[in-house]
Amino acid sequence: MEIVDLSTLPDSETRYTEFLRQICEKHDMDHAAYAGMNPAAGTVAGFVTYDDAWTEHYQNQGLIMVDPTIHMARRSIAPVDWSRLERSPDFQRVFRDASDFGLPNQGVTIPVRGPYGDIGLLSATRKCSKDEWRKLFTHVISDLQSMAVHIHDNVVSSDELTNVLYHPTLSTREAEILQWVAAGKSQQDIGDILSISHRTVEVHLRSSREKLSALTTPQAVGRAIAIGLITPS
Amino acid sequence: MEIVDLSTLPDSETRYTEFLRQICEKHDMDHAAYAGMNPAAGTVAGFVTYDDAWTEHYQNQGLIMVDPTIHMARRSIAPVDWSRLERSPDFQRVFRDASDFGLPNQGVTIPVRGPYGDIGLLSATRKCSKDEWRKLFTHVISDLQSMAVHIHDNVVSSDELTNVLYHPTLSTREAEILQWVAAGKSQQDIGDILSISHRTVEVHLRSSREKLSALTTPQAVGRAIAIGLITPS
DNA sequence: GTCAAAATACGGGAATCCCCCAATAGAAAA
DNA sequence: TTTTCTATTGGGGGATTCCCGTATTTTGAC
Repeated sequence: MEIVDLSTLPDSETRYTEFLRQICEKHDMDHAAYAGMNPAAGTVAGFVTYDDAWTEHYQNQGLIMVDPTIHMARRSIAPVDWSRLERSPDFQRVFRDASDFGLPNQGVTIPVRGPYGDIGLLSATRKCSKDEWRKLFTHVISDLQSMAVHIHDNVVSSDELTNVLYHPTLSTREAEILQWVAAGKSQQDIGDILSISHRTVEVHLRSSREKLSALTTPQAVGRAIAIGLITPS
Repeated sequence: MEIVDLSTLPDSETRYTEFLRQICEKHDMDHAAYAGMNPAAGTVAGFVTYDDAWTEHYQNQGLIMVDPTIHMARRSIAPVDWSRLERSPDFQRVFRDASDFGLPNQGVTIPVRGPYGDIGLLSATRKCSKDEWRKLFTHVISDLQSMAVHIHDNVVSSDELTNVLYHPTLSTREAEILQWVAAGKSQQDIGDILSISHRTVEVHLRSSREKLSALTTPQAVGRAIAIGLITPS
């Protein structure tokens, strides 16, 4: 059981879709889907093996806003088995629609998070009975988790837009000062700590804001944390 | 190959250590270690199968600050094979010490992140040749990833301190206003947007700071983002 | 080697935020 | 029903931040 190394494949959207198809074949799944988001960069990437009809319907109806699989997985550490969502009212909405399009009723969504606030969701589905699903699930879940990490790692690494926004490098002093701001210190405090004028502290903060394209210091702190330039405290 | 359900075991530190031992047995590893951190809450949890001698040395020497496995894994999405770190100067420092204590030289560290900025690192080590390690690695990595998710999920769920700090619930208005602050708006702007007085905006911000135990608004924004109450923008 | 750009440092003055206070109305909990 | 919590608005004044300008040092590119 070898893991396909995504980074060796030609760089394009199709390779990810192809990768999803391979997952389906390997694990007896009907469909697979990946969605990656980077809140800080505001980027979203998605690859699916679904028919275009369902994809369009899903987008047109804005089902992403109510899809309980996404809601749950975004807040979970462990994989989310869709059968645990059946009581959700939104579940009815989305899955009745999906059923109309002939889509499977059993599935799982696996969340994967990166260090910069980015999150990827890998879903795999299959039309079968609950018992069948349970067996299949326990059998393939750990490999699916591995695949989820693999695809998210590759998407994030190859996403040029993300990479650009990943590296608004702050100077040593700027990062240092922003870190103190995130720790709740005032400019005067920081000046005392670093033995420089609070005026100077403000200058570094200003250039930090500019580099992060932030209008205010709170926004700059939020972005810096989201992209890993500083840590919350 | 059944996954031990940690949540059914008695609640104590020993069950995690025992779980690590089971992982070692199952996958032919010499040692395993887990470290969980919650930057926002400032909590750290650790469980190891190492001897006390090494654990003490590690802490006394402050090796956690230079340990390249931790540095890398904290910034990685995928598992980090220690053999990829051999060129790091810090690697020499830590691994020479480890070798003196008779510890293995091959290993892997797997990062797992939760939705609230929390991160868990599961490491597994074995004394063997590079070739042996490579075989073992590819064979067990996906199950180890599964285990890493399992243990981190359980630690986070059962960590009462974390749970308390996980739920400084902001009211709708507070979260709404803090979100606008994170988006770079001034108090006056937000008042105009929400059609309320900028005084009111300031009151909500103050109570947000109190609930988050933050000294300043930038700190509050940082924490709110770190624990998932708002999203960066 | 020179020159431009960035990093670092400091100050004045205006704008903003933050803290103290008080007060009303509605909703939820006791 | 009473009490508590939330949401709302307001004033005054000190503290802080932010925008303007200037200057020295360091870095990097040609």
